[in-house]
Amino acid sequence: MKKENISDAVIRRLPRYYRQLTDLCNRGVIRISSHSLGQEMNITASQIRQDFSCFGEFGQQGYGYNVEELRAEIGHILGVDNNHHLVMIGVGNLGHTLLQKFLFSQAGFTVDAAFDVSPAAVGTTVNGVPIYSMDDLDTYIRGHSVDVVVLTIPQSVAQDTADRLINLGIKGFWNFTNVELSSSDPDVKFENIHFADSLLTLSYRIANR
Amino acid sequence: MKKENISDAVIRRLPRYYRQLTDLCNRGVIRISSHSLGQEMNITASQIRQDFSCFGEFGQQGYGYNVEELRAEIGHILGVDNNHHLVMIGVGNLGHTLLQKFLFSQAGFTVDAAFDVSPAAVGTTVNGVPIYSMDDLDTYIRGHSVDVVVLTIPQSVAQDTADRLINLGIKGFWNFTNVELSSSDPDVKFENIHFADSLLTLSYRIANR
DNA sequence: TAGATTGTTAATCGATTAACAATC
DNA sequence: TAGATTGTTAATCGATTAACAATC
Repeated sequence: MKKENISDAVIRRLPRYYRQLTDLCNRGVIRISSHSLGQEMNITASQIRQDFSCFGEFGQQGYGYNVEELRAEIGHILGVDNNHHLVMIGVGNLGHTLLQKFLFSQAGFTVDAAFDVSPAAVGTTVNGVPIYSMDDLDTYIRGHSVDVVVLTIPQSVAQDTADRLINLGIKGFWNFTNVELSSSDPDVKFENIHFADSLLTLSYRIANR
Repeated sequence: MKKENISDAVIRRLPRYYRQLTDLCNRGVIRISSHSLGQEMNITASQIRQDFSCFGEFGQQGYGYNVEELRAEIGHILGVDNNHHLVMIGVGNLGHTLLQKFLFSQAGFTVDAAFDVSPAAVGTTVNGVPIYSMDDLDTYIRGHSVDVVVLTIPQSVAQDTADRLINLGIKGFWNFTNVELSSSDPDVKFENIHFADSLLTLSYRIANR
């Protein structure tokens, strides 16, 4: 696996491949060529072969790709079989919804704990996940292996909370606040869900059709 | 405003500019150069000037940009002053959370109605938004001007519901289902929030540090 | 075998960055 | 005026697409 110089564009296509291949699996498709996969996904066959070739040789000349095998390979590349551990900070409306509905396990994540400032929430569990006080955050992080922290907290405390967690050694943030977080350590990764940015993009597109 | 050939990359930076400029406004900053704006946002000054020049000449040599003015211009380009009308389909956990917490008005959107299949939900209101039966959807859409539909429904009914709405003339979709929606009409725009794709991207990044 | 399709190299296209004359 | 900074053109860089030999 020659994983140097993988561009952001390629990485962002991987989950889409994974999704499409899962779908093909469910539909009972055994093999697929880059050409037909491209047709289904609106991507050129060239790009698909180029993308996959960053990570290895998964196909066979004259045959194409075995769907189940390719799906497993891409899942492996994405790390779905790494059993990453995750903790949620902020169990308001959005955090609650994610705990209840989002299938973390399908992405290979286990949610071990959640933290909130509200005394009413602390001590309860949501969908089996215990909610602790923010006062216990540092102790918890020091005592457990946490790969990713979900930030579902108010904007106003976003960067401060992130800094606190970075100091505790956290390297992965799934950020739902509409704030651009940053760290001087390039090993710290931020993945943002910016609802407002997304809606504004749509606003632009419908306004400039 | 010479708005031909605006690339996707540029469009996706506009909300970030808008966010940053709003922040600068709130901090009382009056003027800013492309150079200092770039430093704050981790973007080159060249790119900033190039981006803005797609839409007009908003700066002044030797001075830079007036923050409030530039913010207004970009807001205008994004369509925040268009008062777009929006309807939500599916008021489950996530839909409910968005109605309660998301500031649609800040992006220039008014939420006029929501629709759900649950008899328990129909007839109630959430944060002032009335919830109607899915049976009344067609009649409603025909009788009102709706610019964007938010899809917060189960995956299984996503494409069918989208098709139904496209037939009714809807051109803008804010899609929260983890499904790639499509239409033969290029004027129909889809903006996706793919939670799972986002988390998988992060998974890749922390696994390949 | 003949046809299909890969992985990879080369060509093209587009986006980012650098440079600079214009000018506030 | 002199210094700063724009808008724009040219240069560079990177990503996508096309082509094709290798081979199943």
